[in-house]
Parts: sequence; structure tokens; C-alpha cells
Amino acid sequence: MLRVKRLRLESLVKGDGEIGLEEEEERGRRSVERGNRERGREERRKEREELKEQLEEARGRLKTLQEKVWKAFGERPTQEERRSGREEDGDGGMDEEEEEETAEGITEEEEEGGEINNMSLSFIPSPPFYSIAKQDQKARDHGKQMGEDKGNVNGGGGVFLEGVLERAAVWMGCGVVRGEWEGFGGGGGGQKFAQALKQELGSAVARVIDRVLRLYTQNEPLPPSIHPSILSSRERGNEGRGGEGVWATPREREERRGRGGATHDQQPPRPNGAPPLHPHAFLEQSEALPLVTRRPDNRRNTLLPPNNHPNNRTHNPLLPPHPLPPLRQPHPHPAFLPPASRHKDTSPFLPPSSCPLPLPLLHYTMQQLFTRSLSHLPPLHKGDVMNSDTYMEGNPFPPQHNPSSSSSHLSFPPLSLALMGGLDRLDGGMHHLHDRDRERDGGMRGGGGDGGMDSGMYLGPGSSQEGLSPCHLKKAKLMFFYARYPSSNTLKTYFPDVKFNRCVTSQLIKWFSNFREFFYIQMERFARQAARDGLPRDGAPCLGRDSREPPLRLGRDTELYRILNMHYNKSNDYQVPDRFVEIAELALREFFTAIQTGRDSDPCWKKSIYKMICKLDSPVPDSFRLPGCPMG
DNA sequence: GTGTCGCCTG
DNA sequence: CAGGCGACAC
Repeated sequence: MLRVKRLRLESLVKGDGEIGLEEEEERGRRSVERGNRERGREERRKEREELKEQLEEARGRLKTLQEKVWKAFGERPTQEERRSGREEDGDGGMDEEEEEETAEGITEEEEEGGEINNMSLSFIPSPPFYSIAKQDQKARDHGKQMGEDKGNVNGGGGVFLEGVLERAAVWMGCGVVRGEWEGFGGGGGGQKFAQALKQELGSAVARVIDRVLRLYTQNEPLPPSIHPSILSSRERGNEGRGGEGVWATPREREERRGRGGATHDQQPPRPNGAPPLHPHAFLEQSEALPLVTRRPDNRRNTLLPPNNHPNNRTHNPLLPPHPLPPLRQPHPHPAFLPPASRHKDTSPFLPPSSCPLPLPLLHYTMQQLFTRSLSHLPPLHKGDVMNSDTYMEGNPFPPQHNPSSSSSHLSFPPLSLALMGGLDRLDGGMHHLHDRDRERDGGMRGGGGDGGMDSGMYLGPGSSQEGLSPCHLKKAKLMFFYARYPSSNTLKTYFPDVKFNRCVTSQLIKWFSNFREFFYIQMERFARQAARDGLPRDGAPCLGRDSREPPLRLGRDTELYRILNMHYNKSNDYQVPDRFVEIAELALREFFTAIQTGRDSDPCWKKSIYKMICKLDSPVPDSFRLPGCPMG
């Protein structure tokens, strides 16, 4: 850059002379001009010498200062540090006059066409930028070029973190963060600085990942998906765009756009119809979709026992496994074994100590990034964990592995956690669980549906994690059987292995809100269906197993029960409490009655039902107080 | 201002 | 399941 600046300066100086020469030739005053040029050359030479002297003097002062610093810190800096020190001196050591001078210089640059400003925004200035700009500006002020001090020419390399700090210092030195930018007609200097710093930190984090992954892969070359397209994208020219990269989190985007703004970078969900990447994915998909969504809604016998339902025979997970139609059975897989067999190696209720590879629920972007990245990585060590497909679907341990015997993975969790924390701090308190903590659908897809992905999601014994894991989600769903409206304190009581903060609490509350929403939707749906289809002349509909049962009973063999069980207890390892069945029945009747009596025309007709449900929370069993999922 | 809720959307 | 939003209570 220095070279470019010099060339420009040279051409400027040279150009001025040439233009003047042409004019003089036109006016026939060559001899006079020749004399002027001679005098000008002499003056410039003198000024150059003066400038040189000033520079040498400044260098001497700087050297003295540096010596003092070295003494104070007891060691001599490396060559790079010396350069940084020189720049820091420019920042912290210069007097007000010099500072003003620099500011004026930038102002002039700005007025001349915003060169400095544009450069600053088009890429992050490397450490020597400040000194170069300053010197260059001085030279310009004197109408000359500096002509030396190539020692300051620096490729701007260096270790990334140092680079970030140095560049941040450069920005500080430019006075941008002190609001001086406004004085330059730029406006919003603080924001620019923050953006630049953010970009730099993001880039640094990407490089950290790159580096760590390299270490983990024992110097094996990274696959293209990691290095070029994800981790190093910024380094390939994205620095100056100020756009939102892979590191942008929803909270960050929210904060960025402000309330009411638009955001167009929704997280890419897994494309509908995309083929399952792993048998577990098939398991998740096939089990997660409520069967009721696959058939018309207006059939009779909504709550008939599954055995009586023509479509349920082959899909009911509560029945012994049946052969599935070819299209739905692409893999012979443990998913279709009885639950006990299915979880033989991946027990969903393993206590934290049995699950050595934690994968907190990262925010979607992070999780997807990790998933993508790691899915392309070879195993950390031969025969070790991190099979890509199992990771993709949230189950870090292929059934054939015994993760507890592995050691190399033990150091991986801190990476993800550290990155989460780091990005959180980077975003200054954004979304977590994801981000700060928070942080995604993709999170769940990548880390946790219940089926088969609930194992190995805890930290080691005695530890707590900031984020929530798929296993926590599973536990929350089971808790829903007892508490539809758990308080924050209740949540804290029953998630002792979670380090609570505002966002984690909000996340858990949001989960229960989602659970309720699903619950109410099913209640209303089945109530409407019963009201529409199942109301005999003699009064109450017979929706249970048979006509001997009371009307609107929610038997354990009804479709509604199956759907609820599927949603909150997918792996079917926990017995649905009778109390929950009663409550669901009650809710069903309330919805039914409201619909029957036409109260549903009131916009607030559900409120009373919600209020009633709210009062039916039961004490959560003590087994939920323990870390991990309760045995049911 | 903050937390929580339900509703809506994807 | 997450995110956005408005409403509401404190």
C-alpha cells in the first residue's frame, strides 16, 4: 500500500510539474519557468531535509520511549512488536498538536475524495496503515514524498489475534472511536469502527477454527467446504463488505436491523424432501411427523384406537414394528427395532457422566456451521468419534462406538463452548443458547430430535453448561407431562446441570410455550373433529375404544394419545402419567364444549381453557431434579 | 424497561 | 422448533 501511495504521490508531484510545463510552453515562458523550477527544487530539497531531521528526532524519542517500555516489561519485543510499538506511540504518545495534525490530514484526504475513508471502509487497515497515512500526509502537506523509511513497510501479516488488536488499535489511533469521525464529515464513526472490529473478530474466529481443526486433523488438509467457503471467506475479500456472514446470529441480525426492520437472510432450513443423510434422519422424519398430518383431517373415528384405523396399522410406534412400504423403509435400521434395542448403544437417559461429548444447542448458524464443517472432516483419530453422519443428525456416537473409551474427543467440547462464548461476547449479548447461549430448528435437526439424538449431549459430571442440549429438550418435554406452565424457579430446580442466564431461561420458557401451543392445537383439532364427526344423536360422542367408555375419553390407544406421546415422549421411554391423560381429556372436553356451544366465536374463547389448564400443573417428580433425563 | 404470554409465520 | 410481534403485567 505504501508503494501505491508513493506512486500516486510521485505521479502527483510529477504531474503537477508536467502540467505547469505544458502551460508555460503554450505561453512561451520556458526560461522563466525553468528558473522557477530550479528554485522550487531547491526549496523542496530543503524541506525534505528538514522533514528528515524531524523524522530522525521523532525516531530518537520513540526509541528512547521504547527502551523504557522494554525495561519496564523486562524483555525486548520481537520485530513485529517493535513496529506495533511504533504505531502505539503514534497513538498514545503523540501530543495534541500532532493528533490534530493527523485529524486534519484525514480531513483533507476526505475532502480530496475520501481516499482514506474509502480505503478504511473497503478493507481493514493493516497495522502500518496509520503510520503510512500519517507520513504520507506529512509528505503531502509539504508537497513532497517521504522517500524513505521502508522499514515501516509491513505486509500486515502477523498472528491473527495480534492482528486484530493491532488493527483495532489503528482504528483507535485514527480517532474514529472517539467520535472524531463526525468532525471529518463521515458520521457514524463508532459504528464503522464497531463493524470493522466485528468483522476482524469474526475473521479471527474463523481462523481460530481453521487452526484448531487443522490441529485436530493432524495437519490433514481441510476440505474445501471448511477452508475456502466458510472459514476463510472473509480473508478472500469479504472484509470490507460489512455484510452478514456465517457468523451472523438471529439476535445479531435482530439488533442490527432494529425493531421493525427487514431481514432477508433467514436461516436456510433443510430443504423439504431432501433425502435423509443418515438412518437417524429417517427415523427422525418418520417419527416426528404426526400421522394425522399425512391424511385428510375430516375422517371419522378420529380418536378410534390405532388398531382400528386403516392408516395407523403400519405407523403406530406403540405397536410392534411392522414392515413398512418400500418407500418408507429404505434402510434396515435400529429405528424400527423395539425401543430397548434401539437405544442399546445410545441410551437417551444416560447421565451426563456417560455422555462425554457434549453438543450444546448452538444457535442455528453456529450449529450448522459446525455440522457442515465437521461432517466433512475425517475422524479426529482413526476409530474415534465424529462420524459425520451421526454428527449431522445429532447423535455423536455411532452404535458401534463406545465413546467412553475415547480420549481425543474430550478436548473438543471446550472448543464449541468457547466459540459460543466468544461469539456471544462478540455480539455483545445477543441471542444465545444459541448465540450467547442460544442459540435452532436446525439446531434441533442437527442436534436433537428426540429419536436417537438425545444421547451424549451433556457435559461431564458436576459440570454445567450455558446452552441447552437436545437432552434438555427431551427432559423439558417430559416435564410438560407434569407442568404446563413451569416457573423460572421450577426450571432452575429441575435443570441443575444448566447454567442459567436470561437467555437460557427464556429458551426454556419458549420451549414450554411451544409445547403448550402444540398441545392446544391438538386438543382443538380433535375437539373440532369430534364435534363435526363424532356426535351421536343421543348426546356425547363415543370416541374412545368403544361405546362403553365415557365420551371424549383419551384412552392410551387413541390417536390423540399417540400423537401427544409421540411429541413429548418420542422415544417412548417414559410412561405418560395418568394425570396428564386426565388433563388432556379435560382440555379436550373443554374445547369440545366450547365448540359445541358456539363459544369459539369469541376471539378470546380459548383464554378460559388456558386458565384452567394453567391451574392443573402437578409437582414434578424428584427424579427430574437429577441431571440427565429421568427414567420413566 | 423487563418478562411472559399467545399468535403467527417459516 | 425458532423468531418476530403485540399485548399485558409488574
